[in-house]
Parts: sequence; structure tokens; C-alpha cells
Amino acid sequence: MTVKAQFDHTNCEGCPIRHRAVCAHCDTDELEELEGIKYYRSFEAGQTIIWSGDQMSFVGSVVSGIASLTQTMEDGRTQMVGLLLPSDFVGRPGRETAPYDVQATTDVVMCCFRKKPFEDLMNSTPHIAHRLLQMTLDELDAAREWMLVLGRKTAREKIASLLSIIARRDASVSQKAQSGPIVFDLPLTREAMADYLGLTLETVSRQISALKRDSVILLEGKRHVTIPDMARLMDEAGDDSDGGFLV
Amino acid sequence: MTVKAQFDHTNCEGCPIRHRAVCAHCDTDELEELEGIKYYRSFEAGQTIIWSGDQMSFVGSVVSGIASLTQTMEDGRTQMVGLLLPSDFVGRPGRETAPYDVQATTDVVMCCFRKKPFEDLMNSTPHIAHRLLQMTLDELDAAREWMLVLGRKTAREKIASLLSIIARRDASVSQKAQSGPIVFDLPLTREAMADYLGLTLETVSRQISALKRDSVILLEGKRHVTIPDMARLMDEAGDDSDGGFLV
DNA sequence: GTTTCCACTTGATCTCTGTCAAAGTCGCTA
DNA sequence: TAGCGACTTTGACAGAGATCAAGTGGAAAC
Repeated sequence: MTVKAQFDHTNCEGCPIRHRAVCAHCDTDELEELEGIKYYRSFEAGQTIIWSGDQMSFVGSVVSGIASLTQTMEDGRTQMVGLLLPSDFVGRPGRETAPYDVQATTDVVMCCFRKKPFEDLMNSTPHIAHRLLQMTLDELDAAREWMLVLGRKTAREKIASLLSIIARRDASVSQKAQSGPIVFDLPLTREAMADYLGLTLETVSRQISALKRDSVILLEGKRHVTIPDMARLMDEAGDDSDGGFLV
Repeated sequence: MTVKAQFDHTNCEGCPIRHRAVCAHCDTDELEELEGIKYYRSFEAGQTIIWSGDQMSFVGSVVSGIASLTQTMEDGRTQMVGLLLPSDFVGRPGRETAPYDVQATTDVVMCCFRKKPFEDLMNSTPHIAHRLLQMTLDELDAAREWMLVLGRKTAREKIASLLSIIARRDASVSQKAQSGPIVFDLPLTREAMADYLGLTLETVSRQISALKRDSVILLEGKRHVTIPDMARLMDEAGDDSDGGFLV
């Protein structure tokens, strides 16, 4: 099996289940079918992976790095509408054109599938369709959770919400216990955070400074964050439940 | 066929394709299987159809009226995260509990399916799963479109965006031509509009008055709206594309 | 007919966040 | 080591929208 040789299983350490379901080298059942329709692509930070309105020629998963979905108005106001972390899926089976820009926020490696063969595979393999439905429902929940953040939360609550999402996501990927301080590096610039939160970068900076002053977070440099008390942060975020929303 | 007799096709005039795909009396292929798992329920305006966190015992479509998906914070701030118009689907196959409240905004009639049998049907009928995936992708697009509204638009643009969505939705349901003035009744109170837009009801009222003063809309009474020039309204909404987003 | 109630409007004021501007930090290159 | 440039912080001020508070209008109830 050339595919197996080319994309060895070791490429995919820690590959989570969301990825596994649609990724050739993690789902050995599908290796035969996927031969030749799968390939890797790399993108540099800042590069646009897909332009809004473009024909989409592939679907795929983020293997490493962070990509974002953004919408831009004529006058330049932009809103990030989704954050794609490793294992997240990109693409709309059944759709011709992309509804928003996909941008590489950091350097990104994607595991791509040519769209048409992937769709054929999906049509003939019910469990892929089901998996995709579950993933889409997860994304829909995350989008709606985020609507509450955008529509009703204060700047401070917005920042706390974003930090707790990143922290939780980070913690779950690295399988750490949830107790004790959480440490991570912010993968986003202040501007990217602002675009995600519907704020300006100045407000983001001010609120991060305020959270630091109030010891809700500790900062080393500009990006290295320690959260001494996750419950405190969640409280600042105004989350009623401890509920796991997923981005 | 008792189902056919009970829920005659005439119940479903104008039943759009999104409903048809999952509704017994519109999709004759499935009549046999759906016998006994389908039923109608009525809700009064203001009633909560499903509480966030509840076990979901059914899925279904809105037949008439308007329902909304809302999230509420501990202190009472609420954000509407989805508007369900006739033909829209409610429910998450594969999920146990509801992620947000579903409320009847007006009197609502729903066409419900018991959840477990519906899931079985979905698992054995690929085209239902595919249809559901398409519908979920549509909702996801709409949610993300709305994130731009919530995060980056001014109060005036928000109102214009909401009016143009309702107008377009109304126009497409009633199959009217898109040219010429569009007339409809607002199905939402000012407060519901505020909850959808992330504003206060006072701001909603002020902006509606302003749009009226500027002749972007005409108002008869408090709810009856005429839009003399749809392009003008879309311009006020700040929409770059004339793109059809779907709620 | 008039009372009551509810949805809505309008006004005055306040405050949070945006805007504009300047200065600080850090890493990289020459 | 200095200097450049990208990113970030901080300050002063302004403005959009929130808050608080009356007041209006129309339909249902008495």
C-alpha cells in the first residue's frame, strides 16, 4: 500500500478521533479508497488558504497550526467566525464555493482530500456522513455559544471566555488533569483576538492587563499565560455552566 | 395507510424542501416507516418548548409560527442564537440533552418525531442523514453570518440586517418576485429583536424610528413594515454581497 | 365609556469601548 | 551593538449605545 508507506501512521501521533474519522492514515479501513486523493499542504502564517467565494477543490483537516475562518466587510471590519485547531475539519461536502476566508493564523499543515472523490467516498460510506454530521453539530453549538459572547458579554468577559476556551482546548489535547495551574502560549496576536471577540486590539490589550493586575492570569512576556485558578477564570467569563463548549 | 389519512398532504401546502426531507406527510417514501412515530404539538406564544439541559425526547420541524433558540446568563442577559421559521428543523440526532432553550415566540405548531425511531430511520436511510447534514451546514453558515452582525455591525446596521433577513425569508416563502416594495408584519417584539441583535429594546426602538424617519422603511402601526427599496435596505445593512443567508 | 395593561417611544444622562496618538518591548538583521 | 520593524501597551478623549425614567397609544377588559 503506497499510501500507507507515504503517510505513515507515525505522522499522526495524538491524532484525535475527530481527525481519525476522515483521515486516511488514521483509519485503516479506508486506506484503499483514499489512495491518490489525499495529500498534504503547508501554509505560512498570514497566508490565505481559501478565499471567500472561491471554488473549493478540497476538504481536509488541520494537522498542525491554527487557521481561522473570517468574514470581512467592504470597509475592512473583520470578524473571525471560527478557530480551526489541529484535528478540525475544513470544507463543505456538497457545496461549490467557500462562504468565508480561511486563513493561516500560524504556520499550518493541512491533510487534504480532493473534494469530488471524498464526496463519493462519503456517499458510499455512511459512517463518514454520520461523523461529519456530528462534527458539524459540534461546530454549530460552538458558533452559537460564541454568539452569546459576541452579543452579550463585556470586554473583560470576552477575554476571559477566549482564554478559557484556549486553555481548555489545550488541556484536552495534551490530556492534562484539569486541576492545578494551566500553562500555555497564546497562539493569537492581540489583533486576531480582537477580531474573534468583536473588539479592538487596544481594548484586548487593556483587558488582558487588567486580568493580569487582578491576578486572574499571570503573563510572562506577551504570549506565555499561566492560569492559577481555572474556576476563577470561568467565573470571570460569566459562564453559568462549567459546560464544555468546543470551538 | 393511516398516516396518510391522518396527516393528509393538504396539511402541508407550501411545505418547503427543507421540511419535506424529514416530514412524513411530505415524503411519501417514508410514510410506512414513520407511522406511529410522528405527531403534532402546539405551543402558545411565550411558552418554552425545550429547556436547556433537558432530555430531548423528540426532533421535528416548525409547521407554523416562530420559535427561537436562546441562551441566558445567570444575571438574566439573554442572547437569541437562532430563529426557527416554518420548515426549520429542531433537534440533534445523536445528542441526549438540549444545548439551549427553545421558545415559542409566536404560537407554534410543530411536527415532531419520537427521537429514537427517528434516529434509527436516519441510520438506515442515508439520504436523510445527508439532508440533515446539508441543513446543519446551512444553519452553521447562518450562525456565522450572524456572528459578523453581532461582532462588527452598528445598531442601525443590525436592525437593517434583521429586517432584510425577515423580508427575504418572507419573500421566498411566499414566492413573490424580489422587485417592487416588500410588505410584511414583524413577527418579533422589540425586546425579541434586541435579544437577537445583542442590543437593548430602547436602542432597537430608536433605530427603527430613525430608519423610518430616513424613509428606508415605512411603518404602519408598530409591526406592519413596507420596504420600498430592498437594495437600499441591504445597503444600510452593510452587506457586501447580495448573498442569500438563511437564518 | 373608561380603565387597565402592555408594547412601544422618547428624553436625559452615564459609561464602556472605540479612536487617535505616542511610546515601549522584543527579536532579528546588518 | 545598533537599528529596524512588528507587536504591544498606555493615555486622552469622544461617541455609540446602555441605563434610568417618563410618557404615548391602542386594544382588551370591565
